[in-house]
Amino acid sequence: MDEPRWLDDAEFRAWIGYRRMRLLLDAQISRDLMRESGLSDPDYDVLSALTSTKEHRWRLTKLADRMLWSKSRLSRHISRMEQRGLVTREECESDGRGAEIVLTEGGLRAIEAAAPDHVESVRRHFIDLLTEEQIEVLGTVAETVLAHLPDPQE
Amino acid sequence: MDEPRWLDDAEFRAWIGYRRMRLLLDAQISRDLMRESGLSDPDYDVLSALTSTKEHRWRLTKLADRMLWSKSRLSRHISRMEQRGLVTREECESDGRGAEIVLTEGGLRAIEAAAPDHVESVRRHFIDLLTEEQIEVLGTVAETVLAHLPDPQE
DNA sequence: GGGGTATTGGTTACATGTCAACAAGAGGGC
DNA sequence: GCCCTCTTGTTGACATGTAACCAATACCCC
Repeated sequence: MDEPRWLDDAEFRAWIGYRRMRLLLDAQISRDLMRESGLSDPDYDVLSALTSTKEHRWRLTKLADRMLWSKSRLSRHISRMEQRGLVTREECESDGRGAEIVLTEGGLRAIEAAAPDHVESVRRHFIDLLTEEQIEVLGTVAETVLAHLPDPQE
Repeated sequence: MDEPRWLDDAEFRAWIGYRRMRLLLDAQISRDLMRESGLSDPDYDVLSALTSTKEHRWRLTKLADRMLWSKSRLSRHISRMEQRGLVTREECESDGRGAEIVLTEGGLRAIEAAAPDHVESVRRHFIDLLTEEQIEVLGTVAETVLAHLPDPQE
């Protein structure tokens, strides 16, 4: 059996740094979002995806695919958000089985109120700390890594 | 109220790329680890932390602090790993309340068997896709971001 | 030593995710 | 139209995380 190719110092620093950043940065930004807007990270993601269509509505499965969530996860989360008045379910005209998830007035107000603070939080803890060049490299790194992974849509 | 400073294209690309990479890369590496070694990501982290001491043992609270886990999370996870023979609890000599988490023979064998495949997986999906310069930048970015966040140990 | 306080590990109630099974409906071949 | 199969969304059983609380014990000041 070949000796494993262990990580060298620079590689280890990048990998462990990424893991720790992932843990702490996301926790911080989630905390900010919850404190300032009363929305969880998943709440924000759902609202954000819904506002990205003109109709502010989306079939459950399509939305789950786009968000890379399981259908059951989304279904359960939508139920919770429905109780809080952020979204509603409507019967789908063209498919009797289907539900369409629709953004409510309250949901729209919620994300419009949350967005500025959220961007500010992302800037404060992440973007504004980096140089243009670092941001450029980061974007490229993410694209490279994602291009290499199997496409989860398929 | 000031207009929020929305993200420009490069910034948006970096932020969304990071978020999506976080989602997919970690899922892929976790899947590899589980398939090849039967260990979950948290399992590996716990075993990894335990092997990093000469005695292969650690007080529960110290370990939780180091891993940035809550005590209850670690306590519950240790219980599950104990049932599988990977670790044991021993009474602490110097503190009657305390439990020490100790790596077992089986736990040591498990992580020694898992490590080579895990490194290979990290290389395949991440490190080996990047240039030396990108790895350098990534390490620096992580350090910068982490240095700016409040230290969770305190 | 004795008593108040802080620390420690664990437990209970609850939130939220997964997986598997399911009912209802869509859709194709005949 | 009728069967067979696939898709869609929901749900129950379960896994695993968090938060609040508790009992036991260590620690400190006197």
